[in-house]
Amino acid sequence: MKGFGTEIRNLRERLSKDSKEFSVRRVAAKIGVEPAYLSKVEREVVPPPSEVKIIALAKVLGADEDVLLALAGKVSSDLLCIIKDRPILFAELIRKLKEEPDHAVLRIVREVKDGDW
Amino acid sequence: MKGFGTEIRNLRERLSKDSKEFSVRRVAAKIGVEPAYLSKVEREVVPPPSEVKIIALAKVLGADEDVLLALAGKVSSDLLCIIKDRPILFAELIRKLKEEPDHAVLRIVREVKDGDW
DNA sequence: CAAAATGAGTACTAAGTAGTACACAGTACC
DNA sequence: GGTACTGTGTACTACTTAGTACTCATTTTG
Repeated sequence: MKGFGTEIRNLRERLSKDSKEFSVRRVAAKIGVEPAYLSKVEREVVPPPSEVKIIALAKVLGADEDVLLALAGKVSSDLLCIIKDRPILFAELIRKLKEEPDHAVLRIVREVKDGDW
Repeated sequence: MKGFGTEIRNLRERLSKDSKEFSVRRVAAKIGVEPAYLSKVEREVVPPPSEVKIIALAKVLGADEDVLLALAGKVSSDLLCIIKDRPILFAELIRKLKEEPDHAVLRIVREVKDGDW
């Protein structure tokens, strides 16, 4: 699997090619951390930052929050809250869907979206 | 909301009424912690223990793991792994199901179980 | 070439996590 | 009436999390 830091570095370097707004320093400032820290995060010298910083990074770099969080080994706290509200229900559902292929899960998503509940 | 410690204490005291196997000391030994620590956990003097100890507690006290974990503000790590494997898919599904009533979610669970995917 | 910006190295830290170890007073048993 | 078990108070600790602060050597740019 690709690391979180590597992904951030790739995203940032792509953007920095045609804008001076995406140096380590600028991005670090935008998300509210020290440049040296972001540098270390990108080189994976330190573990990924907190959820708040990861979400800020996703916004700045135009990436998907949930994907970046997953690369960092985390799950968005709003999802956790939803599960914690009804632990038995969601635990059973998620464990069942573990073995199902993407298209099957996607079908359910659509069903919920369009369905007349 | 009822706290995690209170729930543990209730479960344990109920069991200890007709068996000497459920004193703080005995249960603490069964799950591999010091009695003083379990006592503090039950009185909520300290935050809930780690996932491993909570699952051990659930087994010893005959409670649902996911419910106890939820009371402790946690979500089972096996569920987290499933979500992290396909973050976009599961994030969308779970957020959609947030607003749905229990019976709707249950219907989906049964559909997955019985359906010919 | 001088000034500014770039990424990176080192050292440190405050707060939280997950407990242990020991001691002690009250109660129950027989 | 001593032994043994009950729950609990106090003190301490190792590890992890999530960073800051300062420094420095190299580009890059005007």
